Amino acid sequence: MTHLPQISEAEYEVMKVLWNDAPISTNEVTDKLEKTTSWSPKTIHTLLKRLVQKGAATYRKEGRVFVYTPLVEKKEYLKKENDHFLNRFYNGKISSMVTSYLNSDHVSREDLAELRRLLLNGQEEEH
Amino acid sequence: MTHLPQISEAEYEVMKVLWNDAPISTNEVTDKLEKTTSWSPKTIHTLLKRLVQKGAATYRKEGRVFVYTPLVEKKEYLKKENDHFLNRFYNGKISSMVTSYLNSDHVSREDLAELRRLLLNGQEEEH
DNA sequence: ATAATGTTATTACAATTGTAAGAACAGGAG
DNA sequence: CTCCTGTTCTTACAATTGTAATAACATTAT
Repeated sequence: MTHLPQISEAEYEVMKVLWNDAPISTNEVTDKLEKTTSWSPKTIHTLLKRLVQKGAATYRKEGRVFVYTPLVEKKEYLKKENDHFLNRFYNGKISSMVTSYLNSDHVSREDLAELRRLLLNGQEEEH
Repeated sequence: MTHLPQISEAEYEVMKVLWNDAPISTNEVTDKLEKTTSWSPKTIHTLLKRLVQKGAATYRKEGRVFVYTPLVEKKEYLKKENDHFLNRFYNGKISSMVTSYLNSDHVSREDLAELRRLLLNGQEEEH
């Protein structure tokens, strides 16, 4: 919490499973991830272990198997990544970033509409 | 262009200088970067060389020194990073991403205002 | 021509990451 | 009680990255 660990891209996929379904056993984790990735169970074990080493997750013995729980909160970690991305590429300016997305990316019409709704609601709440 | 090279974080800082001031000599690059980073010139040389190896930049001999020019376009590279970030953390949904920023981050009032202006203008242009 | 100096090229080295294989161990089957 | 099998632990190994140091080469000053 004081200092969020560095979570790699592959590790993050594992964290997503933990955030969704913790406490969750090794095998359940590998089952879930084998549906969405092409990783060997061995690989997933390694990732789980590294996450524990880094302090991003913890486990307890439940009978004969391990059951994992995340230690860092998704929200907190996302904030960190958000900050990092924004500073790295857009000098911390959200409007620059959004402009970039609007220009370069094909934003779906619905997504754009939702974005607008979002911002207008925020505005109303403000006064 | 066909396949954008992978540019690391440190390398990206160098690219920013190239994008701004190319064609630019080794020494000018190091001068600029020594103002904003704590890197040794040697380190910067390594980064320049790696960028050339990766095909992200090129150089020509100009008298006795090298003069660098970027090969990948900033816009194109940003698009790549944008896509990647959005997919990695927000399933490709911009509105999710912006929500996350609005919730977790302290967006400055001005920045928020600018964001709104941006989106509303877009709307008007649409019909 | 030679030495000093500035530039570029080669080499280094540890940490992190992706991607596992193989070893060890513990609990259930026989 | 012993062996098989599933689970966890240890080890591996190459690519990328951050961070340079040292060697080689070329130009300029003496």
